[in-house]
Amino acid sequence: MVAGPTSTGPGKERLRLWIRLLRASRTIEAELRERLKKEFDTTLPRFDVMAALYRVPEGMLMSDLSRFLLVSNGNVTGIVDRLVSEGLVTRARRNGDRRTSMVRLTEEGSKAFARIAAVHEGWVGELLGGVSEEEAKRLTGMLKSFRSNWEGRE
Amino acid sequence: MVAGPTSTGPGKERLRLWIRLLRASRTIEAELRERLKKEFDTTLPRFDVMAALYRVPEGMLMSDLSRFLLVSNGNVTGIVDRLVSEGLVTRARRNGDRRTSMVRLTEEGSKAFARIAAVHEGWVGELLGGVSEEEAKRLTGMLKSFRSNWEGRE
DNA sequence: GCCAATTATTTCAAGCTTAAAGTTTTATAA
DNA sequence: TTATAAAACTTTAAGCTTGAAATAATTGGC
Repeated sequence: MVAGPTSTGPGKERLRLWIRLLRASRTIEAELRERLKKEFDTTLPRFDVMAALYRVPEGMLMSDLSRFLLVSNGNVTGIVDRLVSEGLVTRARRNGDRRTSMVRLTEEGSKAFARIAAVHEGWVGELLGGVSEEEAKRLTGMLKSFRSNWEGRE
Repeated sequence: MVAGPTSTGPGKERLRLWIRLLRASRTIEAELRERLKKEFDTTLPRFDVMAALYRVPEGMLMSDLSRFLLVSNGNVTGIVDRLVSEGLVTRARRNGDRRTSMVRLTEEGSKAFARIAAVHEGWVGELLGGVSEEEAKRLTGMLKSFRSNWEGRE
């Protein structure tokens, strides 16, 4: 996915765009992952899960997390397992439906996330420093529009 | 990385942009991965390595591959191992420097890649269908410019 | 109530990924 | 020379990721 187009033709510009998009996100992602590890001894997937939970104090179901984060169910199970063993989140069985469990940040988890998120936002600002806030808004809009065009089919 | 900003302020738009960028590439990547598996029984990392090699008939060193694909050395070792065992690439020890080995697509690998790449380009065209070729060009330019601003430091 | 289908989640096997440590070969320089 | 460092690569351990199979609980039709 990271190599160049192998042909010319109508889809060429879109293929170029896709390759750029992928290289950009991989490069930034790698940098953020490394910093999270070095500065906070955590990982991107753990950060993602905590970020998702931080917005929703009442908690989320495993399947909500999975859908929201765009990763598989089994994947979330493992990450939450590790976060639980680190005391950062809890899994609470529900009376209503005993198949499900509500996942919540603990007090400690919430504090830890807030601390990391503040620094993280600064990193993103730095790494995307070449884009003005104005440009960022435009780019965001374009990404939003193309996404809605096909996502969530079937 | 996939949740929303947790604060307002100067970096807010860049954070939004980063989240959009990441969600877009993850969504497309997931779709492509699934199709590669279903239609060609292969994986994205294998496809990436083959795409890199396809451009360079004389072959690449392991370290070239690693740098080009933005992944670690050890990672490439594993993927190339599997491609070798499938008969799609070869590792040729070099006389000049016996630490290195030249990795090349086999005849079979080259044919297989060409076949997959043609379909793959169509998929990308479809998935990015909401972006006109003109827009694609503009977006690509913007992504290129921000990338050059910080990548390749130290 | 009972059984089949559905839903929520976990488990599993295979593969991907990284960082760090180890191996082999080449280059440097006293 | 001949140690010493540097370079290219592999190995390893831990964790991430998926898709598929397994488990457990709920729902719906009869």
